[in-house]
Amino acid sequence: MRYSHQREKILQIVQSTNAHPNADWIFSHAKETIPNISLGTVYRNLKQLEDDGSIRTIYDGNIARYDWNTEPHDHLKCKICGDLIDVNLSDENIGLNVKEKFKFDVDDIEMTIIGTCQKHA
Amino acid sequence: MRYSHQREKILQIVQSTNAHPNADWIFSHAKETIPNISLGTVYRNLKQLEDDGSIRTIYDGNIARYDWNTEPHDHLKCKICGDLIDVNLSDENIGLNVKEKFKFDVDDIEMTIIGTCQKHA
DNA sequence: ATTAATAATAGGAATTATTACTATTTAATG
DNA sequence: CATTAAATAGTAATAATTCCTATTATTAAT
Repeated sequence: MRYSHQREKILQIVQSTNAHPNADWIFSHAKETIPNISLGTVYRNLKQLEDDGSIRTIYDGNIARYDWNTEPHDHLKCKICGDLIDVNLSDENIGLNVKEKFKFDVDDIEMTIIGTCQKHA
Repeated sequence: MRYSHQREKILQIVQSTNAHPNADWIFSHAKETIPNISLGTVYRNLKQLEDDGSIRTIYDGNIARYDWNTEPHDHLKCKICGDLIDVNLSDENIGLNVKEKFKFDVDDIEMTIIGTCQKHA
């Protein structure tokens, strides 16, 4: 993969926040320093960055959001404010159990807990 | 909610399969008995059926799929064939843990295990 | 440094999934 | 039956994402 100014900026933007931004948010932030960057470039690079393991995609309902944290982890999703909070809950044995019980080879576990965060208590 | 021929058919279709169909699949099956049903009617009724608790929506990547099984359960998603298999894995204590550790009120736990199913062994 | 090869880009068109709009139809109720 | 409002078909609109193409920029070899 050849270097590009745009891709570097996009990666920096994803890495700059815990807010799990979507493509549009990344696009508008990228425009601040690269005014004529195009949305297609943002999508293309997000895909490349995911393919080479630099970032991860999270599907929130039916929109994609991006996460710089490539370590296995889970999310708390607040149904009121939409915030996505990183947590570590998943039990290591799930993969082994699933392999044994269902002959299913596990690559990844995606767990999202939906509810109400402390801001709305 | 007033009775409708179309809604009843849509519910029957969702209940007829374990394949977690999407709106388009449901639409084309509904057309077999109601030839001039419209896609908007399918979407509107799927939403109503979800709202009244008759079915559930699962977001698979960025498309919605529908599940007649309204009991809490998890899914194995095969990255090769796209099949979604119902399983029960989630541990009851997760909700309590999350409440205690993060002051987050849990409504629902969505867990999807991504990997390769036994068909491709 | 210059050039050649080709990956990446901008800008816009196209696609896909879903929702909104509206005139007409239909189920429920008195 | 007649009335009322919810539901429908058909179509237009929207949102997120992908595709297309002429141009630009990075890299490797001269």
